[in-house]
Amino acid sequence: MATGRTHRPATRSRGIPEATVARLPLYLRALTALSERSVPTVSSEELAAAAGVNSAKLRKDFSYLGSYGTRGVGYDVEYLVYQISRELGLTQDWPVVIVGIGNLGAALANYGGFASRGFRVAALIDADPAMAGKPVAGIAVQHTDELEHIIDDNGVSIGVIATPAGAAQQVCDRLVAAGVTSILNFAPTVLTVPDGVDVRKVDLSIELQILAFHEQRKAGDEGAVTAAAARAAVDASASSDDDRKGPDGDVPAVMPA
Amino acid sequence: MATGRTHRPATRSRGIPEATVARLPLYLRALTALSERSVPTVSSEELAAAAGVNSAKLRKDFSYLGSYGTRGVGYDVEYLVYQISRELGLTQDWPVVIVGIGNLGAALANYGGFASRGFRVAALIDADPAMAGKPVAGIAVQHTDELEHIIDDNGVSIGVIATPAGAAQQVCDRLVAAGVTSILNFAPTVLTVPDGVDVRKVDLSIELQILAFHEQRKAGDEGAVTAAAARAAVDASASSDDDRKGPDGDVPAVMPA
DNA sequence: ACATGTGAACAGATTCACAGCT
DNA sequence: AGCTGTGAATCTGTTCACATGT
Repeated sequence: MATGRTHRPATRSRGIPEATVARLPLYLRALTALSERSVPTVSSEELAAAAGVNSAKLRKDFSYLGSYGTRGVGYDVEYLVYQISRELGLTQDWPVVIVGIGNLGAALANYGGFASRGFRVAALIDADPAMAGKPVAGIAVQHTDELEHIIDDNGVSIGVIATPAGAAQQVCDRLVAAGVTSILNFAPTVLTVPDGVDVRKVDLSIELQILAFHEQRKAGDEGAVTAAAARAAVDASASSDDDRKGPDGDVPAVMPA
Repeated sequence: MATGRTHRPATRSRGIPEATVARLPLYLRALTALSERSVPTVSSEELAAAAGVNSAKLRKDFSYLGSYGTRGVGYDVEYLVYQISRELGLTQDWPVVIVGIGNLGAALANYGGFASRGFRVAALIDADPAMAGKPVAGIAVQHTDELEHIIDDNGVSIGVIATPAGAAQQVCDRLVAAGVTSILNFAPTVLTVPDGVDVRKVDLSIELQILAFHEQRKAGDEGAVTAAAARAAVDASASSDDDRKGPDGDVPAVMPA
């Protein structure tokens, strides 16, 4: 599909690599913490440690944004917070709607990380008429019938889908038709959207499955591990290999022989 | 680099690329859906479409697992479900604990995608004494004091952290000390863990920030701008959001001394 | 005839290592 | 002296295109 229009997977305009974009929020979080502690400057080494990446990567990432550091000194925390915020588009207000106010939707509505970063929950929407009017996180839930209306009134361009899988595509279609161009999908389904609409997905069980994969590998190894791991190993008995570790993916070059 | 070629990876190939591992759950989900519809075989093309990837990538991914397809025909759905499940370690039972039973913890406890994939919620743990004994998703919440005990008794090696950021590292330390070797972290903090412990993290606001980044680009980009995007763009124009640091640049105003 | 499986080419991301500025 | 910023080298992942096998 999508013949004709320029293939634009995301990393075009100013050419900031996608991998870098994905780390900017991480840096921003670390910087915000430093800012709250009134730390005036940081070196790439310190900031990298706080963000859980290595310093070369961090410097390279920042180099795509511009030259915001001072050689021999480091980075000015406040200044960098501003630059990254601006780059991410967080200096403006983003009204978002959350569709599907079950456990997860409610958790998202209550999540403090949104409000503190320029995201404003414009509305909570649920298909259950019994939910309508009920306050969640201080906001009255509205019925799905109002969806188009809400999006239009609030100029919403970002939607969050927290419905059951079966309803997700339908909700997605309505969001898109109403003008939403970015969707964060928590439902375990592949959403089909027209060109120009961005979808990111978070699948909770996928993350666990990836952990299980690595966990399984660990099991084959020596017995100096903990009792719990040893117990788990009884069932696994499959492979033997090193493992990769590390917060966030460091990459020890391990090659099987 | 080791020896030149290592074809013939027999049954259990080592060194499955991380990117491939991350997609296996996706294939598994698509295959499970096909299986439920009693579809006997799929081509790489069909399965790739269902999983939202391209077929070359899928075939390459599967090639790391072994030769499970039939040329000229495709893949046997049931067989592939089994092979991927086994590779991911989902043919065994994984007891997990969820720590921090707030909105998110409760959502996770209720999440059906776990149970259906070999994950069993062994316990829900919260620091609030008032929560103790309260049933969530049919399981009585237990107090943090019991943590070590629970992990030991159930042979838990995977822990899920859904606590506030401030408590996460402490909980993490206790989990690790008690024998947990894989952690799924929902708290917006970088966790420090010893070697051999795997951490994956899910930060809800990070995903939104990445969407905002791309959304911001769309607004300036014109083309097929939707009504909503246009509206958002109006908002954005308050501060000129388009400047570049590139050639001959503008120079940002704020520079501290 | 047809779809898999895979070398080879390509693209993207990470790390190295050091030049260049403060 | 110290730390940033960045080309170059390396590593990882993706796509191409076709030989291979049923």
